[in-house]
Amino acid sequence: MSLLESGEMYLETILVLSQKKKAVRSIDVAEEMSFSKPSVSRAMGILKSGGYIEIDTLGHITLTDLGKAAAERIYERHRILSEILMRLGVDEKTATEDACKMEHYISDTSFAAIKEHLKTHPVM
Amino acid sequence: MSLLESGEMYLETILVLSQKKKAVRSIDVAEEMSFSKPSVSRAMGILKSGGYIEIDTLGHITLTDLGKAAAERIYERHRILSEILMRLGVDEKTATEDACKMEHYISDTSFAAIKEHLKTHPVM
DNA sequence: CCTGCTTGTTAGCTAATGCTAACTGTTAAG
DNA sequence: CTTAACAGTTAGCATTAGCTAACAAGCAGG
Repeated sequence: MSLLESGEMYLETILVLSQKKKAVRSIDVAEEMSFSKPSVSRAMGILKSGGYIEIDTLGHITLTDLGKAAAERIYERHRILSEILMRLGVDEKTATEDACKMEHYISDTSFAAIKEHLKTHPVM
Repeated sequence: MSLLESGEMYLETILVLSQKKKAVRSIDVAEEMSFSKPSVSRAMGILKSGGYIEIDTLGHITLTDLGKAAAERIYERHRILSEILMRLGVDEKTATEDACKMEHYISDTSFAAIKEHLKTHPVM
């Protein structure tokens, strides 16, 4: 199963929530993303069968190594993309929203180029 | 009707083809995008009913003012985004592919910031 | 005039991904 | 013990947007 935008968003949300809370449940994801419980329930089933997450008997969701790698990959894109947009003068809200969409579509090549630029040009 | 990614792609393709050919037909769009004839046929119906294109009795497709504005807006995004990626060292093929996706999702605000940066920094 | 190519359309399938309504199961309160 | 709240699941709907199969309409060749 290859991840589409929605799958990546769910994984990224689980990662971010797990940094803020002891345990992450479906309901937490639903609230965070403003999605319905059934939508999240189905998505968790798909992510689980794809080997991206595990869900224990208490409903606590944990990222597998595979899921964690995917989530961190997207989350890094999110941070770098919003940072470069903000450096260009874009307000934080807009930069975050745009990064949230673009993070799923930018190639490894382009992302690496942007990341390298940020590293070699601490201030643009 | 608000345009989604697919609608924007069709309009952009019609614009680009109309710069290369005397007349643009559905079949030309289908070949250019590697989509089936029925897919393009339905899309043209939707764009027509949305007031983005007109189709004459010969099947020749023309952009309305509304459609032309939308197509040029996206096409400009395409050019600017691929240009900035190439300036960062990304190869043309990858830059074009990435621009092709991101052009639909970037906000006016972020796009304006990137465009301004390119203008004020002729060489990065 | 028939045949066949080209173009376009109609009908209907599929997949992804959101939703609501309604059910289940567990836990907590009175 | 009964009731209510909370969490999760099941069933089924809608939309977007791709597809194939099959049909229709116009023009060109023999």
